[in-house]
Amino acid sequence: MPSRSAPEPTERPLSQPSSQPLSVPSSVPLSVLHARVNQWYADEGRKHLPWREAGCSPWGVFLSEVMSQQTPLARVEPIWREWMARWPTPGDLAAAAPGEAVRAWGRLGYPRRALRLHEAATVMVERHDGHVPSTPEELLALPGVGAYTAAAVSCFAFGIPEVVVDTNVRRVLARTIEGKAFPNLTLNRAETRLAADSMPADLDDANTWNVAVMELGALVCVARGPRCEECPVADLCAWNLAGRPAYDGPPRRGQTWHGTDRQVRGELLHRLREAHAAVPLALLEDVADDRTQVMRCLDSLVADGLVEPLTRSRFRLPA
DNA sequence: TAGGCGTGGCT
DNA sequence: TAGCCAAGCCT
Repeated sequence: MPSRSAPEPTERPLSQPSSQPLSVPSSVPLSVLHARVNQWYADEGRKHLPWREAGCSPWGVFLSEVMSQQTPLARVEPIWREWMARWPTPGDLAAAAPGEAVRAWGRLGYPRRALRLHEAATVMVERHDGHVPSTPEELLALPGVGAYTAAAVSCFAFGIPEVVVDTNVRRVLARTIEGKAFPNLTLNRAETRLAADSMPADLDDANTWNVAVMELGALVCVARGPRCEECPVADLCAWNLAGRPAYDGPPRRGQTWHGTDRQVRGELLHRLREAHAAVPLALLEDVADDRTQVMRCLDSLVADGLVEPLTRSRFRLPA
């Protein structure tokens, strides 16, 4: 268990101020930025989302964060409601078969997340008395939980103002403070420190800021076609003031799809989800023309624990 | 650290 | 239309 007495300075800006100079230029009026963004959230934020309601459990918040990884919230909400009705606590999910989690995941994408949620629920039962842990260190130890999710759950479920850095936060800070259209390809230390130094010092303000700046990035400061005319901080945004210069960094990584293993894996899993009994290999082989690719993908699904081979020619979701 | 990993809406 | 993009994580 790592000690909390010697945290990385860049990760604990509120309790462990950095000795380095502030990474935010002194020309940026942070207090105005905080006040405007937080007020905008109070006025325009999507408060109807069920995991933002006051009575939502930490488990509900945890579920929402994992489901939202690389996934639009509109597609998350119906699945989240189904899961919360069926498995209202970590213990309920842990008691179910992992294959049922994969089936209930439906077409949310990245189905290994369903498996990891099931594993995380099991760890919560075994090590945390059936509860969602509250500290970033404990959360980070759970499968499927990285720096973003650990910070988000600590903040949104427990009111601990960790530095929450997701794609929305990165884009808003790149524009408002750095004057760039997009952040770097990968999150680095300097950018994490910028996010930390950008946070309000007040605890309540910091907690609101975390969700508010994310929401601003999701609704207004969007990747393509930003709605600067609706932005509460357009008049002090470095990128807007510079005339919104185009992105000039290294080429952004594209995601290929057609003909990839990802597509074949997705189709295989789709067929296995639809069937409620073991499926013969013969009914899976035609998901792609290349049989070698199909077998490779089936093998990888088995290796991932997403598919269980009953025999060499019959497959199902893991029991 | 770069690349693999689903799915579907939007421009 | 064909990419681009989305509350990232893991190896």
